[in-house]
Amino acid sequence: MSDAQSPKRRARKAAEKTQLTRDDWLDAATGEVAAGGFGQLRVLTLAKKLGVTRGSFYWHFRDHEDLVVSFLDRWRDRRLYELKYWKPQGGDVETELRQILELLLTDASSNIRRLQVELAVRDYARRNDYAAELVTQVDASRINQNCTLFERLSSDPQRVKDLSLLLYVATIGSQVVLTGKKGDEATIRRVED
Amino acid sequence: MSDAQSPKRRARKAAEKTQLTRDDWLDAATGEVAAGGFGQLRVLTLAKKLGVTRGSFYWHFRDHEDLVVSFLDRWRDRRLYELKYWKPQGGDVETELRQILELLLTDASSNIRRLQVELAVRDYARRNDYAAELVTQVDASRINQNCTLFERLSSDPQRVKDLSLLLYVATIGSQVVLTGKKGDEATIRRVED
DNA sequence: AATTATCCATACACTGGTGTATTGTTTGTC
DNA sequence: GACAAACAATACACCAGTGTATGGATAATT
Repeated sequence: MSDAQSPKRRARKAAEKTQLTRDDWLDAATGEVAAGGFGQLRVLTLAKKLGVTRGSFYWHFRDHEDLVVSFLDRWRDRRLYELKYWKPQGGDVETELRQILELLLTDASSNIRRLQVELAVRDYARRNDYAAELVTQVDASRINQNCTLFERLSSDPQRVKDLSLLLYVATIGSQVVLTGKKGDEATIRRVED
Repeated sequence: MSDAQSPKRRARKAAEKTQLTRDDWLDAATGEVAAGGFGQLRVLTLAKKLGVTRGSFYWHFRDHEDLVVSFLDRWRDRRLYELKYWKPQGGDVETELRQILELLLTDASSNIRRLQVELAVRDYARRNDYAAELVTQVDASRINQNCTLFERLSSDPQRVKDLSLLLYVATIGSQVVLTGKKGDEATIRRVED
């Protein structure tokens, strides 16, 4: 067109892999969803974050919805996988109970992101049927997991169901209430004694 | 301008009050927030719902943010008021405990809206400092309320704090997990026995 | 080294939403 | 019933965001 030289690729941060993959975009999306929820998930923002333009995005994804669905699918898969993974944890009941709390409630900064995403997915599920479906799957799996645990503490089947649900509900609630506030998680743990 | 007759006011549904107030707009906003969260709160949508154009909106509100802030303020005021209101409920501890659960957890269709709004506010608080501030206030008041209750059951101050927080966290969690699903609330109530 | 497939940039059209200015229509009040 | 204040309609500019078409650059394959 004009006499301009082509400075392509100059925007990409040096020493980065020069090709992006679908998963890279999903990883970037994780940050946005954690921070602002699905309503704030913008293609342009992701592109800027990755140092490319939207041209790349529409190569890897059909459209915006494709991104969201892929994100949700990956979320579901990972949540179900991490459940199966340490299922046969052959310790005593108490330590295992503690581990359940650790997984979803640890205040490690590596997990705060996970909590934020989980809340965002749950919130999105209130107005998106597909997300709601996946959340239901994950909830059911986790509660069921809790059941197999409490069965070793009580023989009353109804009581097992109740305790499982209560534990789960308290866990989620603590995520909602305490997310971002330091120094309160210990309180929750003590209650379980 | 032209020879057109002026069919003004024709859009307003018949037999409605002909003048709108600020609170009318906030009431309409409640529906939107409950359904789609603050991210879906559109001025045009509210106007259509109220049978007017946006010209009315910008009379009652400075801008979109004004609407949001007013909404949040009203929410906080009402939540704090309803706490003060039935504070000196002079029954025994058990029935009072039950009433706490009723207030936040009843599945009456009149309250489902309230739950949805509460979740929307909490979600919005994750990315809006002002909303976060109000949520913190409401949380503190409610937990404090729980404390004055459990003080009649236990004398260990730490145990009182723990139980209060656990109850609150379980209440919020059940809202998140069970909102929209019928027939599970009874399960929660039974656990409290 | 030439070709193909993969990946990204650029430029454009299009939509949905906010905000503003101006005019028109009620309602209250004297 | 006139006049002012409160309320609403209309039309406009404007911006952010999506999606599409097309061409340019890089990597893989032969």
